Amino acid sequence: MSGFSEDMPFFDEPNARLTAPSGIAARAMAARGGNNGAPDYLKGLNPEQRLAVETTEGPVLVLAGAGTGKTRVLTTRIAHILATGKAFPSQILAVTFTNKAAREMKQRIGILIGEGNVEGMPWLGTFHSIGVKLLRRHAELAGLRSDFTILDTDDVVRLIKQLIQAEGLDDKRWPAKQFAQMIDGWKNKGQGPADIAEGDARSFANGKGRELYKAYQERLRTLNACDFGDLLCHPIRIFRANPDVLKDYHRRFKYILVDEYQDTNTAQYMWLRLLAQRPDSGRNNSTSTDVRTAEGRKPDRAPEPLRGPRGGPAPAGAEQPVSENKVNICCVGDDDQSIYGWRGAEVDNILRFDKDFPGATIIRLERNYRSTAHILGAASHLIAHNEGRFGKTLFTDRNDPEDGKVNVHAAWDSEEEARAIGETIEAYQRQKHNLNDMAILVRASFQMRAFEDRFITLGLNYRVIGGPRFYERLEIRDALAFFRVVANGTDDLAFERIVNVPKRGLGEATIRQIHDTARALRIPMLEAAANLAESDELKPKPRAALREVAANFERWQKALETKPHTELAETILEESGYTDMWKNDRSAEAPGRLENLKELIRSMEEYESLRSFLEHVALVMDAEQNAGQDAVSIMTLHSAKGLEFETVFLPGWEEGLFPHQRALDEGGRSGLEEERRLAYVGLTRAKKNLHLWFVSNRLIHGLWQSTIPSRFLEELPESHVEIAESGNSYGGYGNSYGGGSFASGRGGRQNPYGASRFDNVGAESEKSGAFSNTYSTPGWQRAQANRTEATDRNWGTRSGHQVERIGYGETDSGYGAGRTSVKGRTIDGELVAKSVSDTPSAFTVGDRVFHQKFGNGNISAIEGNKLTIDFDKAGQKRVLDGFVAAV
DNA sequence: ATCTACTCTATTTTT
DNA sequence: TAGAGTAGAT
Repeated sequence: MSGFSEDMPFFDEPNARLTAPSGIAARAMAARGGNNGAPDYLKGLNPEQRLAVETTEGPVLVLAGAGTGKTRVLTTRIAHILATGKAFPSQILAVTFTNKAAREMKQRIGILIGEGNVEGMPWLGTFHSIGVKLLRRHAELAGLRSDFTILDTDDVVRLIKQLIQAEGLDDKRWPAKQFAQMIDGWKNKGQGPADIAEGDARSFANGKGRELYKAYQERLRTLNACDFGDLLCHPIRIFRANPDVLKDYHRRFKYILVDEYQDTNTAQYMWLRLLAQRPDSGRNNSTSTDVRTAEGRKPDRAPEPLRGPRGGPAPAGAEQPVSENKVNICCVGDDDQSIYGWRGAEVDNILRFDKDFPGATIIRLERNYRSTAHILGAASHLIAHNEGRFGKTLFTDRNDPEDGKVNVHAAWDSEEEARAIGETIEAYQRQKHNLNDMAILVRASFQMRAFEDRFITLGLNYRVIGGPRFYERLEIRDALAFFRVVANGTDDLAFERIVNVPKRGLGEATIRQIHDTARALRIPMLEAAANLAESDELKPKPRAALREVAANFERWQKALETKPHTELAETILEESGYTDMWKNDRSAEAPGRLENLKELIRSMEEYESLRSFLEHVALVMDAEQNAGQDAVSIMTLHSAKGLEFETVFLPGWEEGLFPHQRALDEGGRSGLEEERRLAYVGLTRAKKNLHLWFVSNRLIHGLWQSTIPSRFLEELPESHVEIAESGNSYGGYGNSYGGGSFASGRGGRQNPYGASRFDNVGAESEKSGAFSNTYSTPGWQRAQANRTEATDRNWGTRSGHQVERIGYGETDSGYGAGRTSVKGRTIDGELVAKSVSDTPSAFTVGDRVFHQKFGNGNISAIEGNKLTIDFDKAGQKRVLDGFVAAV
């Protein structure tokens, strides 16, 4: 958590610190066991890990599969570099993506080399925190002062909104949020206003995209502020424009380490390339070595490291391979776990590594210490369906006949899914498993709700990980805005946020006036407000209010030097009336907000001053809650990356949800591959028990949709998977609707169309053979029997499978199928289907209909293809007409 | 300034 | 369906 001390002189070392490394070296010497001189910290590493640790010179790519000891390698490598005296702590640049990862790394290095020495590693941190550090040192080269403020997404959107309005554009038609995302995208690619593609520039605000971007950057400069993207982009620009500055860093950083390299975006890549470059001379051999120790070699793997369509050209600005004799850069990552393409991560960066860094050593870590052979077998088989990857196959020595296979379960709907998982969890609990060792990993956060509802009724402890962050909450952001203005009177955005909080009768007009005055006189808004309060340009009411605001801030700013910062913070919230505002608020969330404010003050205690607190808040946005109790974790697959659990539940493996329809529509084949990697991440989180679920009916956007099992289920190898006999093991499978006919019918009858197989499901099956795998157990067939037609255009239709499913649906005792007229066509191998919604419903109000989930009912209203039906047993529901049949 | 009624939209999320 | 966000009335 503790960040970098800004006050440390820049080029203090190495001379000033001669004692430090020798101290570590001495420690290392002492730590050397008698065992052929290998130091203790190397013991217990497997041959591949050890190779990754000891290959300190030259470019190294460590392909670290899930659960293969990646962090251990990274931290031991640093310890090794230090212990052998190859570099001072301050000469190692080690970057991670998240604060959590950085913290963990610091901690683990601390254990290896002794706490005190980690403090000497000022360049271990996230891309962004290191970016801040660089930028504070060279702010003037980017047209900023070194006390610039870092804006978060919220500030950015407000600022952009102002700019859009200032341009005289309609801010409804051109949403600020959208433009903020575009800017973020550009900055992820390291593009300034001049660099963006013409098409991109034109696509926003009638072709004003580029000007707006430019205006935004200028506004940031006048505000002495930057956004998250700038923390990377400014240093890149500084390095490019000032070779002497870059050279200093070249001299400084003897070793560069990068964690999660598969997640780097283009800007991060450029940043690394600049730092890794050595001005120097000759190229050496450009053949990369793909190193495998004898033990680590899997006989059946293809020899060439790269296959498939990837490994394309490097992005502009980094075309040349690094020509250099000694780039000691070590990137650690796993191409199979790249799941952030949608926010700019480039898997290609890792796939291209050996081209970027000729002579690179590629080391694979494939020995898995986490999961059972069944889990690994399932995961490996699944991920093998991807093409753009280095080949890697996880293996384990573990061979416990007690280990169960991966379980696949079917449920009727999401409610039943939640109920059954809840019961399974309770069953595990009875067998003395801790709730802390269990997790439910979902594709999309709306899935969480069913589990929360269920667990609340069960009284089962759970914790939701992710979701809105502490520092993003309204009251926290308000409070921080007060603090920001006190700490830095020039922070206009913060000032604007809270001038009228709590309500002081300062409306739009007054604020505009402050704004204009500030602009005209080129002074901060706070100062402008103080001036206006003393002038007679305002009506008495706002004038008095402004005077009070100005006086408050003046007083608080004075107190900044004298009062302890936590006390001052409390004073500010009291005197501003902010806490009172919430105390008087009768809404349900008000008490929680007050609690959060207290928590905020409490968390400030860890920092030395208000300023240092604010510095950290901008970048360190996490707060662990509920960590102490025994509770099941519920989170998205994305936030589960890097974690592991004894028992993992993966609900919602249905086409359209997982893989997500939108990933398919927008990402095509690479979108599908990213979804598959996400599935792989999910599977590999489990140590021992793994339960996959799919349902036949899911409530999406308030409408019931029939769903079909995910194609990923079929990509699992039969030998490692068991189709669970739904209902038998946990009981309680009763369906609350529709009488017993469905629940018991489904559980008991034989599949009426025994020949039905997944082969028939997908249009792509014939082409790709991806669906050649069939299951024949009764349970699986029963699951099949639950499938029906999906007709909503928002759900499944566009995948193209629709085309085939119509035919399938007809066999399916008639409901839903055949009525829809979906036209499918193929573009570049992707099937696209036309929407069905414009076809008016074939039903009329009053019709008696039958629905698979709810049974019989009468239509009470019709809107397009959406029907409102009063069901005899289930009450009133809205469903798509495709799901009901006339009776 | 604040409340209400309507429209729109609906993965994944860090810094 | 539900939640957010906005326009418009009071």
